[in-house]
This record gives sequence, structure tokens and C-alpha cells, in this order.
Amino acid sequence: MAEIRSPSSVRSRIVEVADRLFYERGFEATSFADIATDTGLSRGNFYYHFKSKDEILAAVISLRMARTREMLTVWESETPEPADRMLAFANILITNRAKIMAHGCPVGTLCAELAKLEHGAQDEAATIFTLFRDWLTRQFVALGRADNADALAMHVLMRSQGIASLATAFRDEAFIAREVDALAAWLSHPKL
Amino acid sequence: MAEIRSPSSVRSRIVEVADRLFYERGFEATSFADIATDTGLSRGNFYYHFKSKDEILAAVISLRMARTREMLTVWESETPEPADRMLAFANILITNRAKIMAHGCPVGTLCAELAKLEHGAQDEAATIFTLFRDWLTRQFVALGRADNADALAMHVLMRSQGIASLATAFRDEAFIAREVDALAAWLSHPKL
DNA sequence: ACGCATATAGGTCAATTGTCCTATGGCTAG
DNA sequence: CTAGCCATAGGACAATTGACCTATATGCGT
Repeated sequence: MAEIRSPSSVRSRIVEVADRLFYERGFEATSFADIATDTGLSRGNFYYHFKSKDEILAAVISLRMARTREMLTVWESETPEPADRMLAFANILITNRAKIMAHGCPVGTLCAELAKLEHGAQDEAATIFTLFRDWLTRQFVALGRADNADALAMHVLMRSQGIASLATAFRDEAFIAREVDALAAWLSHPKL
Repeated sequence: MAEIRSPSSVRSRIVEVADRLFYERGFEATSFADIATDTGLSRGNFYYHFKSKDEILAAVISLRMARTREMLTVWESETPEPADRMLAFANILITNRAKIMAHGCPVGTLCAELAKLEHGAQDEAATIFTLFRDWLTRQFVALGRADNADALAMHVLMRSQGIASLATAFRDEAFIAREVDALAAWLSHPKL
């Protein structure tokens, strides 16, 4: 009866489904029953792969970090100009506008929720932001702005978060496009 | 045995406690038991004042709208220069930095949570943003920027949200101060 | 002093939650 | 072919949730 899958495949499928549900509905609002439905597995079976829901959250954060690292690496290897790389970063907001208008930024909303829950994984979630922060800092250093590269990086990150937040509240595509343009213009002459 | 309070006082105390708890812990993570503990009332008693938890949420949103309206009115009546009024807006981030680092922006985090829950009160929560948006728009109009006053207003709102989001993730007071300064500088020569 | 609408307490309810347990299926090593 | 481990299913668990109910206490109008 039971379909046979390699354990790593099942484990990663649980994590991928949880990743999507945590993003769409939030961590607390996602139950084991929800993950069971979407994976097609039985509820009790999760505890063979994970000791607790928090352990699934840790795996989801690890997955998001790995994906973020890969995305940043690709940009760094495929886009020669640091300025263009950061434009690629800004364009996530355009590419993912539908999901962002529906569920916000995956990183920002997770950090916000975990902060309210006073959840232990709060700092680990913020580490995903740190990946972007350090990557952006490196781009500004490459642009000869080593003096305040981190502050400039935080400014870019700040604007991306603000855009995502208001995009969710107002669901306004034109606003996103306008602010991404403004961010792109700022990136061509970054100053604080 | 039972202490006697005027009904409106009890009702508003429920709303005020719920307002604080929804902010600190989130709407879903706050239970009737939590509100009961902090109000000193019995759980069952809530249903005399509110038909459901959603009705408490609606009252909380109304309370926040009323407080926002009052705050904006005070700024408009006590601060003659529109530019200075908007500086007062930006300074909320400094004044409330401790709470923002702990729980984020009350409006932004509520909108984000309700969006994920696909909650019916989502648009009502966004209306609080609209109060700020329209108020900021009026300030830019007063500054002679009627042509794109709304876009400028959304930009200010966007930056306040971005600052709050990263303030929660990184808990960095210096970042808040730096970005509020940058926002103040932008406000002296607003351009998109 | 009395009656009645208002307000409060606290119990009860089914549903859902994360967690844990056990039985059983299938695969592989020998 | 068989023994044994890996993987899965599905039920059971206590705790918690939002919601509902009823009994009782309060204070006002008369």
C-alpha cells in the first residue's frame, strides 16, 4: 500500500511544503494537518523525520538560507557589474509581486512573526537578512563605497522591506513598479 | 463579590488590553484566556460585550484609527510647517524604537498577519495606513507638490515600514537613528 | 422595599493543536 | 527465502482554543 520514497526525498518534500505554507499562512497558523494534506503523508509520520514543529521550522530556515545563498551566488557569477547585480536584487519585487502582494516578503514576515512569538529561532530567521545584507555590502565595496557600504546595504534592504510591506497592505502593482524604479535610480547614485 | 464598573469602561478596557496583546503577540496568538488574565475578567463574560473574537479585532482597529486620527490632528494643529509635521511623523520611529524593535510597527504587522490569515478585516486594517497616507499627501500638497503628492506620501510610508521591519529583525538602534536622519534629509528636498 | 434589565462569573462544548505510541508494511542483507 | 531494520500509517493523548450557556449578583427606577 505505502508508496516507497527515498527518505531524503520525503524529508525535503515535507520541508518544501512547510516552507510554502509557512510563507502563505504563517508559521503558527500552519498545522501538522495542513502539511499532512499537502504532502499526502500521515500526520504521525512527521515525527519520524522531525522531533517537533520547531525542528521543521529550523529546516525551513536552512532551506531558505541555501536558496538565498544560491541566488546571490548566481547573480555574482552571471552579472559582471555590481550595480547591475543590485538591480537584479531590486527586481525580485517585480518578479514576485503577486506573491508579495498576497503574503509579503518571506523573510520579513517570518522575522516579524517569530519576534511576536518570542520564538527561539528568531535570530536564525534574521540570518537570512544577513545574507542579503553582507552580499549588498560587498557590492557597494566593489563600487568603491567601502566607507559606509554596510549602511548603504541596510538602506537597500530597508526599502525592499518597505515596498513589500505596503504592497501587501494596498495591493498596488503601480506602487511597486514606481518604487523599484526609484530604488534603481538611487542605486545609480547611492547616497545617505 | 464582583466589582462594579460602568459597561463602557469594561468594554474599552477589553479593547485596550486586546489592542496591546494583538500588538505584542499577534492577533491569532492572543487567546481569550490571555485577555481575561490581563483584564481580570472571566472568559465567558467577553461574549456579553462582543459576539466573537473578530468583533474585538474590529473594535481594536477602530481604536487604532481613532488614536491615529487624533495624533494626526494634533500635529496638524500644533505644528505650523508641513515639513515639520512630517518630521514629527518620522520621529515616531525614534520615540517608539523599543517597542518597534520588539514587536514591529503595529499597523504593518497587523496588515501582514491578516493578509496571511486571509482575514476579512484585512482591508479595514489597511485603512489605518490610508489615514497616514492621506495626511502625508495633504502635507505634500501644502508644500506645493500637488502633482505627485500621493506618490511622495507612499514613499515616506514605505520608508517608515522598511525601517520598522529591519529594526525588528536586527534590533539596531543606530540603524533606526541613521535612517530617520536620512528620511529627514529627504523630506527637506523630496524627490522621486 | 421590590422587580427587572444589565452585567458578570464560571462551567461546558466540540474542534483543533502538537506530540507520542504502536502496528504494519516493504526493502535489503545474508 | 527469511530475518530484521527502515519507513509509514493512523490512532490516542492532554491541552488549548473560540464559542456558548446558565446562574447569579448588581443597581436603577418605581
